[in-house]
Amino acid sequence: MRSQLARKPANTYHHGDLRDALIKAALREAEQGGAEAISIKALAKQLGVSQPAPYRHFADREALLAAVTADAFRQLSAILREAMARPSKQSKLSRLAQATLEFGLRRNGIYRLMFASRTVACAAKGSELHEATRETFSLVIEALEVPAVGYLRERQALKIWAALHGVVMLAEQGLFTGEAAHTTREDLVEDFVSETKAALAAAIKGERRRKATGA
Amino acid sequence: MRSQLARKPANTYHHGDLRDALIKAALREAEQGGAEAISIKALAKQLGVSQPAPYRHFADREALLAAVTADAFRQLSAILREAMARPSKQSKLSRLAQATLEFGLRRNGIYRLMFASRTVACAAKGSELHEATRETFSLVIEALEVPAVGYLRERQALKIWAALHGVVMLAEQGLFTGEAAHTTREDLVEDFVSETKAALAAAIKGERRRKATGA
DNA sequence: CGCGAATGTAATAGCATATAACTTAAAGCC
DNA sequence: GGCTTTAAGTTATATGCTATTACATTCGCG
Repeated sequence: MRSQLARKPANTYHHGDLRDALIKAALREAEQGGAEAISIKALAKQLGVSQPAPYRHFADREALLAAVTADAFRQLSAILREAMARPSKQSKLSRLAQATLEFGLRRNGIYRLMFASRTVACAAKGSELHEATRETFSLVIEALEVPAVGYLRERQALKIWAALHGVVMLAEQGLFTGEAAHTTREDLVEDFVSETKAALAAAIKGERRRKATGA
Repeated sequence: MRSQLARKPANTYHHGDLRDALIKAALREAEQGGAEAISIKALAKQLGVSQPAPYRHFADREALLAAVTADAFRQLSAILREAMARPSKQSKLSRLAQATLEFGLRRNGIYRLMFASRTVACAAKGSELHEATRETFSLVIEALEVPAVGYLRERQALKIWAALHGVVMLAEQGLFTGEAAHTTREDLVEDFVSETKAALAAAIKGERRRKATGA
């Protein structure tokens, strides 16, 4: 088991850990150019193996993309977890939101792989990728910092998660650079965070009242 | 000038309106599979011309994609305009929002071309595509149905626009089909619409008060 | 009518995905 | 330890796409 990013030494026959090396290298390629920047042929060359070698580990390009995307989701989960754990004056939700925004902008190629491609939609229910996406989303729910209150929590999580991705998308489109430049992406995200908190608070209050007065 | 979708008759040399035919055909291809489904070679074959013929009208694939995307934005603009003009009990903003959602889901391949690719981000400032995107966004501002109130209007437009795209994205990822199935996409969109209206109303009220009391 | 510009074609180079048939070495078994 | 099985890698090749070059045809305009 050799280093993941390592090129295969010239005299050896087996790479040692080609599967993982492919994923890591692909992730690096996708950082800038997204899925389109991932070329099996180029990766093979980079890692010092023949072009068909990757097909021993992935049925086709789609399969590689799925594995790469799953890895990306796990990375995002780790980043979000770290952001939420970090001591701060800000709320967990705010930290998660800003971290997501930063990830979406700084690593936009990977971000598009994760949220703007068909790969996730095509992932089967029990697949590695599907699990990875659901785990990331569960962190959003966790960040709300409220106990289970019916389906309300999930709804708010969906809302803030959707809003965040919308902001990343528009930012990448350049919609914040025109006449709207005075509104920063961070401001918008913070707006959404506040609204989510307000909605949650209101809902919980309503819930309590309902319990106190009614049955 | 012949029909846009027409195949070139076998005996003729010139197609007649290849540029437009290419865009329309590409749009049809992209409807399902997004940008990846657009193949210059396949389009040429479909329209009965040689493979290099399209290059007379588009410098490269990117240029074709840009033209197709611009056309798609104009189509969306027309759809939104129509939705806003339609008499209804719902507000303009609500109709625009639901129409956007429907477009994003029903014609998802095209939608991804418009909002989830690098094409728009790479569009030069005066380009056809850039103009088309800005015009679409101006409809969002219009849908708010408030007079100019500083930058507030644009901010709210950005927010609802971002939120909408986030909902489409998550819906396409299948996030509404798991435990969150009881929250429909339409509900979420309506939530965002209400919040936008509330925020606008509050802001305008604040604005008035500021004018009345202060200078 | 004739000429130039626009548009289309044939031929070809280059790159990417993917498969088939063959080779090497690692792992397991008695 | 030698034998076999299998995982992992190689060479050769088919197919499909983008893009360019050089050549052919037609349109439109003076």
